[in-house]
Amino acid sequence: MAEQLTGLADDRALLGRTSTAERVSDILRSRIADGYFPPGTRLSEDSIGGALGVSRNTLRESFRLLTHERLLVHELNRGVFVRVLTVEDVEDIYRTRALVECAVVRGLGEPPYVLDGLAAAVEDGRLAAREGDWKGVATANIHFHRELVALAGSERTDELMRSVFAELRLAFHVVDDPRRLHEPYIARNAEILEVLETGERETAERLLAVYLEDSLKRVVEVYLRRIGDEG
Amino acid sequence: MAEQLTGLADDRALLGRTSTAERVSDILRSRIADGYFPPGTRLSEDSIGGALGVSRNTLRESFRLLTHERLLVHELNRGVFVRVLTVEDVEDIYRTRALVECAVVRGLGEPPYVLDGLAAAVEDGRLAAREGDWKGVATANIHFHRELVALAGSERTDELMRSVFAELRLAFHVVDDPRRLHEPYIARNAEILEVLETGERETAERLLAVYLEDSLKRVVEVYLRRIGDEG
DNA sequence: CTGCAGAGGATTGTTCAACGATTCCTCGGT
DNA sequence: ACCGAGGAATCGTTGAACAATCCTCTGCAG
Repeated sequence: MAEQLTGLADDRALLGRTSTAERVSDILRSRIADGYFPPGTRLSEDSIGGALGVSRNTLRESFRLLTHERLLVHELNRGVFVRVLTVEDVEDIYRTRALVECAVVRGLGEPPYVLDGLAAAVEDGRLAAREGDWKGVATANIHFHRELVALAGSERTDELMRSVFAELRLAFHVVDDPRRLHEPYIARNAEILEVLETGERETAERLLAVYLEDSLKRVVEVYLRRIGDEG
Repeated sequence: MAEQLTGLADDRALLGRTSTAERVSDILRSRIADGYFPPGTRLSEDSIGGALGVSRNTLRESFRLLTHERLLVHELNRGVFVRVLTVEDVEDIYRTRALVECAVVRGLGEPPYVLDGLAAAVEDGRLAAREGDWKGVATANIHFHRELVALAGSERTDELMRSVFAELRLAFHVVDDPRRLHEPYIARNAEILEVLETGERETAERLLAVYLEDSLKRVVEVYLRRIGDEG
């Protein structure tokens, strides 16, 4: 925990504008997304508040924000911890993804569609893969699916799914072979993009559904193995 | 012993609810739902905290909760206000509803389905209508659609939609003829229930889509007229 | 050596008071 | 009627205090 705190102190410079609690949330959120605070880590009010130079009240407000986002869990009188997803959580995340993402594709109007965001995400994934940056590939994959949801043009749906994807990241952090988990989907994302460019919604929806089933299966498999190791 | 423990574990959710902030949230939420605090009302930390006898910190936590539910909006250094929905908000709510609710119906497995919750909601609506309790009818209608979403069996989807339905209630508060707005849908809910009982998913999905279109049209119409009156 | 009870320290839960910062509102001047 | 200055009101943040709870370590008995 010691080197994590010294690292955190570097972020102190970022505390400049807007609400302090929100800025602290932003910092912690990205630290969690990066895996800097792995799932299960306990976030002590004292040490983090000290490292960031904010009061306990402000820090607790940040914790509440992130707890609402499901990134932290709060245990009474024990503090907050980076969420550890259960297999059931992962399954529910994919259930929600399948429901919403497939519905988005299904609900697309007549082609052509504005697919720039999707194309950019695919390209990002390829670049990251070329450099062996598997965490970057994971980010690009998530980006792809966020862009996909964005095609629905619904602010609320976007936000709903944003938090679901943030949760999904938590699951990715417990795997030790990110390449095997993320690489295969670069090509499948590209395939979905191609099909959408031709305007074949139904094919895209079917591809997406199978994609999500496969991905869930893979993640759960790795997840169970990983949990088994620790037990 | 094992089943006793799992039974106990279910009650843990209730134990965590003893927080003062949550109770305050419950009070404020129902006040807002009742229209006691109409949209646009500013909730002062001082006066509400004083009236309820809780500290500012606790109250701010409650505000945070309700802000996350989109019932309140927070403006830096200005305080929190009961949300005022724009027509765009209403349209986006219905867009999300159509996306998710239709996807839920579409994604149902093979019949028969467990439709007790839906049937109860329909019955509640009829009872309320018989007594001329149009606010009760609105509540029953919302209840019907929450039960519909629950058929997907996804905790996350349920929660996502719960906040969308809470927002929808805000829209209902600006209308002055609740009967005209809510009564027609009792029969249509019953119709959807009937079709689901026969297992015809596709018919139900189509009915639901048209239902939502009609409902949106009606709400927007009333909404625009209402806003026009005030301008 | 193991198991258990209890003391003590550490951490969180909650409230309060204070001060700076920002916004709102009023008042006076042009 | 317009506009800026300044005071009032409110929010944002901090620090402190005290209670409640949890964790750890010690000492004792078996």
